[in-house]
Amino acid sequence: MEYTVQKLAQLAGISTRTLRYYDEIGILKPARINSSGYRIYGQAEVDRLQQILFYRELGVSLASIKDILNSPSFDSLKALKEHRDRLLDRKRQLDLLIANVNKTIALKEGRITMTDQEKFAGFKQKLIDDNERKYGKEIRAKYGDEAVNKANQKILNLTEEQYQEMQKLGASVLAALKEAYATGDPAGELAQKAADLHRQWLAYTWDSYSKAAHAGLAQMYVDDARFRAYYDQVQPGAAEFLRDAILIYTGMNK
Amino acid sequence: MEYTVQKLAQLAGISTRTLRYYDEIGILKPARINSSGYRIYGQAEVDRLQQILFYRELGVSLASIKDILNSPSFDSLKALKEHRDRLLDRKRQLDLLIANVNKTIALKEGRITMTDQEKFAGFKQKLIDDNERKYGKEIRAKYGDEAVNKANQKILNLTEEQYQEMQKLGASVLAALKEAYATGDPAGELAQKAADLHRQWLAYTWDSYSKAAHAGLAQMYVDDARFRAYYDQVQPGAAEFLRDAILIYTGMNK
DNA sequence: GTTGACATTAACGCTACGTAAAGGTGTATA
DNA sequence: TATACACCTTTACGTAGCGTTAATGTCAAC
Repeated sequence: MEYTVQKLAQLAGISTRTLRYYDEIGILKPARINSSGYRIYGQAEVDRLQQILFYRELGVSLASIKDILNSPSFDSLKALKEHRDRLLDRKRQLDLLIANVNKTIALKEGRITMTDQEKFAGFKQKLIDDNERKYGKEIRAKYGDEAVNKANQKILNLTEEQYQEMQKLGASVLAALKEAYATGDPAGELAQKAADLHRQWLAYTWDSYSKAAHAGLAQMYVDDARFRAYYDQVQPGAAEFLRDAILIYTGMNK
Repeated sequence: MEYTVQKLAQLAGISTRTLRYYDEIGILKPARINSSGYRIYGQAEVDRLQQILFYRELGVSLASIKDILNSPSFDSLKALKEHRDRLLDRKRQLDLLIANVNKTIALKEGRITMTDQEKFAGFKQKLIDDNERKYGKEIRAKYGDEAVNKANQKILNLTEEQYQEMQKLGASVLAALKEAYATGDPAGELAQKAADLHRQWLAYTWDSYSKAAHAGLAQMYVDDARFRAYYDQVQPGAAEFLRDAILIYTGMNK
């Protein structure tokens, strides 16, 4: 049995464009080209197409399918397992996404019915969301999920007063850092005051304080561009200055 | 506080290219352009970018984000819910995919360890997989999941002999159809024999036979391009001929 | 000979940017 | 003041897997 593009396309339930594209990228070439330039496919091509579509349904890329089909020695089992891992990653991502969308919907629905009442809860949630969005991966990698979840929970438990104190303290850290930076001395009184304010600020989110963790965080402020940007808005180099001050403050500067 | 592209990009943890792209598609325009043509962003733009990135993390397309942010009257809640539905669809798809990949891996692993023993099981599985891939949606829509699962199970329960009989019978249907088609008479003896063979062939997968279901299947052979292609490989128009023969055979031709 | 259903190649379009290339701007330093 | 260097600009191609015209050729039937 021989097939033209359209016949084969109908048989397989795909478009003729797809067949031409598969020819173009060399994943499925017709058995022959007739005198008019038409593509003619035979049984072997039908079988190969079946296989292509089978892997395609599994979400394997055409490039990978080409590898799998072209070399019989190719370890298709390994390829499939790697593919499964990627799919599982995507599933985890997707589940997270859905959870977030649900959270957002719930939040919005709440906001709509009580738009004038408890906006504050939204602010705290937003703070957490923003943090997660910007720093989530690094922080969770560094401190583990449990610590981060605890910190987020701690924020949600803050009263409005406490929350505003925390915000003020955050601003104080920046102000103190600016003053201290002008002195140029991370061991000086002003810089040590900034480091102390920073420790106090941490208390709002950290479950327990340790000098090592404090110093580690300071180092991260320097290593990660986005953290650095936050403190460098004071002055370029301020993040590094703060780190030095905290290293001295915590006695970790050896 | 004012930001150039790079400053804002660092703050937000994105690339400068992304900011220029957002400017280009009009989703985030800078507050102003300075005398040198530099983009300058202000606080309002930072806030807007936060929102953009928030929705982006939820997997919302930039076009939709634009709609959401540009018109405050836009029903963002509804948009989010629709978005969630799409995500849930993707999740179902993905779960199916993963299940299939797992099945394939298990099958391949089985094949590898007993490559010379029970290849036959693989053939039956392949038959089912191919059917599912090609006709699954239509058949399940028409007959329901339960009937299809039962049919698949029935195939898996076939002995090798039975399976080969079924294959032979399938070929007989095609051969009989070809002969009958030449007569041009769907009520003729040959055509009725083809219809009868077709009924016998169905017995291998159908749990119970009914004339109405048989006739309905025949109609689907005509209505769906891919089914039609299967029988039209005998002769163009063969699917329609078979349908007519079956309608007469089942007495549903009123 | 004309219609209509097929076939062909070439080319742009879609998403959300990454990645040069070619050139202007701003500032610190030799 | 010349230069180095980090920053900025626009333009434009590349990505995956096709969908979608557009312009044109082929084949069978009426």
